[in-house]
Amino acid sequence: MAARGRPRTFDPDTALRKALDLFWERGYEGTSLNDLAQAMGIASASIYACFGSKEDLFRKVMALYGTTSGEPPRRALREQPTARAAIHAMLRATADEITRPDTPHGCMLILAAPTGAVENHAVREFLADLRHDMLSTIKDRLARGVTDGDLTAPPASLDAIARYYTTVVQGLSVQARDGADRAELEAVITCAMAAWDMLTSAPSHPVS
Amino acid sequence: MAARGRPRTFDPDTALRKALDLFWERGYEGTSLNDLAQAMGIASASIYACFGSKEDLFRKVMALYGTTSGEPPRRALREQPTARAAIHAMLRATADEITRPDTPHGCMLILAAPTGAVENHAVREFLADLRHDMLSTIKDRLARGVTDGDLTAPPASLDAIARYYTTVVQGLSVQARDGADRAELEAVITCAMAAWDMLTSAPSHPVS
DNA sequence: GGTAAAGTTGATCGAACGACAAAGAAGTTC
DNA sequence: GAACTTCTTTGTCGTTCGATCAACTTTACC
Repeated sequence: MAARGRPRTFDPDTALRKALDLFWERGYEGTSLNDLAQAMGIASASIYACFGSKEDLFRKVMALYGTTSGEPPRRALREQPTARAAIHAMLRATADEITRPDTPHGCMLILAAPTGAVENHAVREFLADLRHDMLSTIKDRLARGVTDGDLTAPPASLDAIARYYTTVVQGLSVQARDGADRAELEAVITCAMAAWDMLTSAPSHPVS
Repeated sequence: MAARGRPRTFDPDTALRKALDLFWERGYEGTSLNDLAQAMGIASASIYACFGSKEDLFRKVMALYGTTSGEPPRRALREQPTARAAIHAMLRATADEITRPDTPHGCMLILAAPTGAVENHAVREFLADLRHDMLSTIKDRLARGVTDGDLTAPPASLDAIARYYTTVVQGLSVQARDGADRAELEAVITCAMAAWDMLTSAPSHPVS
């Protein structure tokens, strides 16, 4: 780490956090470099020098997002003892994160760029891949439940259940962005969990 | 309808349909007037003369969307004999519409502008209002089920159930945009409907 | 202190944005 | 066919987009 030359006067992590809040609120295309430069307190040229292009900056922002807002739901999946508790805790942790008073509502992964101009196709695909990872993570957790013995669903339906709870998470984000509060999301989660026993203990109701 | 003057050489309905497909695919901000003019086969000045501003055009497009793609799910809610059948048919009609091979995947109402630049706030609020109408329509259908006698849920939980199925619809749109096919959405719908009996016939499981 | 390295500033690039004005073209009514 | 109305084309308005360059400043190393 050669410390030659003039050190930068701003803290990259702090600036990245400011960029995160802006991208979260307005989405990828809705946030201009002028907006970013103003919020980060530096000139656009400094953004390019430190972070690369707008797309590079966005990818770094998403990495920060994953290690901050994305961590509680992932930890819930990881640490809860049973698959059912893991899914339930993951949904509640998600609801917590997407209705915090100090950040924009809704999940950035879902809201930042579901559609957009053709020239930003790479960004959309990047986010779509991350969403697919979410599905895989949930699926893996269900499979672990089968291994651990706390879940006895037929393997064929694990895909369906995983996709179902992924769908709920994604729907919750739209709800949060539209103004639903934490209690309303909790009620939705209760409904979503009501399906669990039906899906995992009633062989007379095949799901796929 | 005075037919004075030169009649226009393009069909507004056909042009509106072209605009719909483009807005659907790329979202509001992701679609430029150049894109629209090219797809509609007319100059941008003709767009302004016939439809007003870009925002006016988008609102007209959304009206067309509501009477075309939005109609099957609404009709399902209206015409099915019981609340349960209505919700189930609505979900399936939605899945049909958002995975059609001849249109973009996912619901335009949800994907076109969940986030965006501050200057397009009015458009986002316009769409948010339409999404709220979706919730209200579902809630009304559940209330009708209570009136008709085919649904015995306590009134307090009707809000939660309506919001739950609204959440599922919105999640399905993200799934469809991410490439999930009709069969995968059907599996999700089966999971979502598995919660129904739990929510409407088990007073030991309050949902709100 | 001299010099090299890195950061910041301010100006500016070409392109695209939404929007509109003017003028010509094409039709209808009298 | 004359007068009038409306549409379409062409061009361009001012702005903003993402991105970059040259000049200046500030620091570290020798």
